[in-house]
Amino acid sequence: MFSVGSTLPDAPGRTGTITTPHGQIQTPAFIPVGTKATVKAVLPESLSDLGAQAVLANAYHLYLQPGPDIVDEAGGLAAFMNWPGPTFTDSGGFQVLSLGAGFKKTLAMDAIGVEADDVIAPGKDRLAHVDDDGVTFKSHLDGSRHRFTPEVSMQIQHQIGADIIFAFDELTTLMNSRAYQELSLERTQAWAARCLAEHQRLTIAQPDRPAQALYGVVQGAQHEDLRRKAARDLASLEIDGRRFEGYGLGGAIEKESLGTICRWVNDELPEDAPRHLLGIGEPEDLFEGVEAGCDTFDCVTPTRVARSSRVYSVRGRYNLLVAASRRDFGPICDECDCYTCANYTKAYLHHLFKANEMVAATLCSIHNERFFVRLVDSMRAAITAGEFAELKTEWLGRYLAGRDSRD
RNA sequence: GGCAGGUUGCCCGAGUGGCCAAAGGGAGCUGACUGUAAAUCAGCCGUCAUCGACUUCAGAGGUUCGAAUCCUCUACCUGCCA
Repeated sequence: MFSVGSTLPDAPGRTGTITTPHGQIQTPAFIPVGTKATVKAVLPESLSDLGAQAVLANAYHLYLQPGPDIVDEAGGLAAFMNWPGPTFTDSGGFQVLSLGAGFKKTLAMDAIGVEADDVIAPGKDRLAHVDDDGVTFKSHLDGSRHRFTPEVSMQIQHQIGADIIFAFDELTTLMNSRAYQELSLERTQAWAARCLAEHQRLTIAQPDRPAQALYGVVQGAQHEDLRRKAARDLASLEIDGRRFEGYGLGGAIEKESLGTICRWVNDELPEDAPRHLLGIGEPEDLFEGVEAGCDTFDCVTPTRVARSSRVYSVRGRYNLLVAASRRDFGPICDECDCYTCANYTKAYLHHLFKANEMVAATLCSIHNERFFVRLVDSMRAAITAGEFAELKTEWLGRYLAGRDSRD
């Protein structure tokens, strides 16, 4: 399902092609997040127009609402949401953290060094509780209890029917102790084997359904030995003749060590399998990830931030709501080729945000998604052209300088 | 012209003697957000300032140890009756 194209001369970065039943993905690629089978505020037609190659939805959210049976009856995720291209689903693993230890807290990416397993969210307040067999969730919608195990996650993701699905894993935070990281990783690895077995069982049991590819998820936090071992073990895992078809790199990762951690992991993973860096990231993180050999990326930032009037430009990110935009009749970014920048001014978008008009979120989400998709597309082109290092230096130089001067 | 009610910080609006620089909204300003409990959340929001000090509740005067709160007059607004 994956073929490598060009590679970087001095780093693991590469271009490639992922083939799915719903089409191909040219990598590296930025995959917009559509948690509940919609990229918030953006029509599928706009997503196509802005160059998105795939969408990533979430098994936990779709399980609670509308229910995987309904997605299944609709003909699967792609048909249900009217997105013709490839789709991914996350396993619900992220919610083990966001509704568990990270409950009501920011997922700090720079809080490393504090070793305290339980300081984050007190156990009694959490909506998710992990044990060795799985996770018990209290629905954030109605408080009802639900149980996810690796098998349940696979069953749900098979029903939802995305082209690429992820193994059910546990995320830790940067604040967890080494001891907890080890324990958690052991659990995640055991779950990976169970996911693979269940995935194989479901695939064989339902031969008429479109093939789905299962990615194993590498955890291990910031520890090199754990990361390498996790990657190695997943790469060698084979159950009933089945292996993972790709790999996800997961976990809360300290920004500064992102590239390093990706290299440890990708060093151990097979070259002919795609690697997805989960939940990353900002432009500077994407450069790190691509250079380190990751192929696909997803992140909520472009849409989440757009809804509160933050937009990206080649000279950094800024807030459209500040007074400076009130009488600025230029586009968000003068080098952008998106629909929004072609047709709308900052002053107009500023007005829409002030007036709390919905289309503001739509227009800015289109812009931000285009910005990220195009950025990673330009990295792909640069790898092919042998100009990645130049692009990184030049692009990031401008972006970071602009960002810093704004502060 | 008569009777009644009202005038609070940028706006709306609570507050009827000390716990009031004054609740709560809104607006404004800052900041955060990385496999989305997120069209969300946090902070600031009279002035100067480090605790703290100073000037405020239409205006002027008064009562009181103490007034946004009580009294008098003035100005303006609203309702009902002429």
